[in-house]
Amino acid sequence: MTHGPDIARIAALVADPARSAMLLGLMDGCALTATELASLGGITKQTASSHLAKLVDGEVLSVEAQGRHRYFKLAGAHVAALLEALMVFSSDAVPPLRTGPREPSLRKARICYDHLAGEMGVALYDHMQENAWVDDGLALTEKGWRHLAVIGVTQAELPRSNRPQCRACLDWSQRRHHLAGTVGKLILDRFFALSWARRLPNSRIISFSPEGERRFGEWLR
Amino acid sequence: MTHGPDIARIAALVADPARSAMLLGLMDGCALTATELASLGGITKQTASSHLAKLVDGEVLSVEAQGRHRYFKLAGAHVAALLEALMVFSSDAVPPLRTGPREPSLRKARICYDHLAGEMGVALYDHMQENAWVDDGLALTEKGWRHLAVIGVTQAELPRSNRPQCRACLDWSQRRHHLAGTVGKLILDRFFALSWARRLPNSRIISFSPEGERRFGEWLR
DNA sequence: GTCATGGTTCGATCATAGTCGAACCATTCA
DNA sequence: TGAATGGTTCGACTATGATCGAACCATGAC
Repeated sequence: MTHGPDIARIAALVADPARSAMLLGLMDGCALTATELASLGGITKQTASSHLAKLVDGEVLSVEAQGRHRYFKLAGAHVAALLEALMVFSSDAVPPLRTGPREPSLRKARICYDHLAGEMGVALYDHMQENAWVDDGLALTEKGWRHLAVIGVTQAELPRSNRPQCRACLDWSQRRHHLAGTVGKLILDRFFALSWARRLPNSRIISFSPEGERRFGEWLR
Repeated sequence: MTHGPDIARIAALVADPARSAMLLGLMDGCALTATELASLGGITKQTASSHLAKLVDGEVLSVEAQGRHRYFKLAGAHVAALLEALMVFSSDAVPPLRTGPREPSLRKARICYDHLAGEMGVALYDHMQENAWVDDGLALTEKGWRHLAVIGVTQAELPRSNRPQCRACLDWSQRRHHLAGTVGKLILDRFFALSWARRLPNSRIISFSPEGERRFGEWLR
């Protein structure tokens, strides 16, 4: 009778199977595109578009347009907290989601959309910050470009887009940031081109060769 | 795509306005009957019955049948946690619910269904336990009946029902137990009959007269 | 410019589920 | 015993909203 907080409105946003699947897919804090989320929810992109509009309108998700992509992510920690409060009820699948991937190789290095995630991705991000390859605004410094040139990544390669050069992406297994953005993508592309690493089929695992891992370590010295 | 925890199922249970209103009404930990909850949700008792069945089936509520009444309450602390996680989203009404009633008179003494709640209700309950008016099973002792007789409550008055004589009810403002059950009702009735207290119109407040409060204190001596 | 791709809008369809009236069952009280 | 009250079941109605096909818009690549 008395109008309390409108918790039904938010609950309804989570109550749809497709939407909840998308939300669970974003629990790692990463931002995904609309089509990726559509496949997560097992629905067409039209339907996903409608769902995502609702979630953004309800301030459950936040969206960032970059080029022709739109990256969706959880609107904040309170959303993750809500999802966790809901997960308590399903006795089965309680633990695995926030503890990160089980397979060690996934923890070590995997692809996150188009850039490097996992321990090695976090190491790269940390190194770039600590050694002033990027400034406080995550823009590449003179010094940063010099070091990137060592493996063959040049400023000329940057597509003329307004997608940011560097972006921080929360790492699922590490719960720390790794490097995303166009530079993140370029670097990973170089790793592949230099045969330092390759993708395993049907998996997000990125497998570094012993030689590649050694060179990676040297590059960061 | 991958079947994670079925959070949509639980969310859907909260997603209905009538159901969420009922759940919010139970946030105080008290157990309410189906008809009370129906009025809380602003719906008929048939509809409420259907809603409540779903909530119990989903293990969001637990139910206890007593006579011709069925008392519903939250299934546990995890349910309250979920509701609170949802309330975070509604910027307006964040704080008041779990902090208890704002008006001091409501905190002091109010009616909870048919018995005394608030500070004085908790004091009564504590006193009865500490002074062995009731045993561990909350059944009245010889000594308890003697003291009740002082204010005119006699065993003969007890209706021959299987509603328990004494029941513990979690107090909203105090977050401790107060006395419910038939004896709780009988005692409050006596307070009214003795003019120790009266109900304020259109409110749950129970107003004790100075004389009544004094007598109440003496009775517990 | 053309083409491909990511996303949105619109409209029609369809299923789910909330709602209440009416009848019914169960318990309590007189 | 009958009357009153608390609660459930059943059936019919209705509204909401999820879904997808088709068309459309915007961006980026060539």
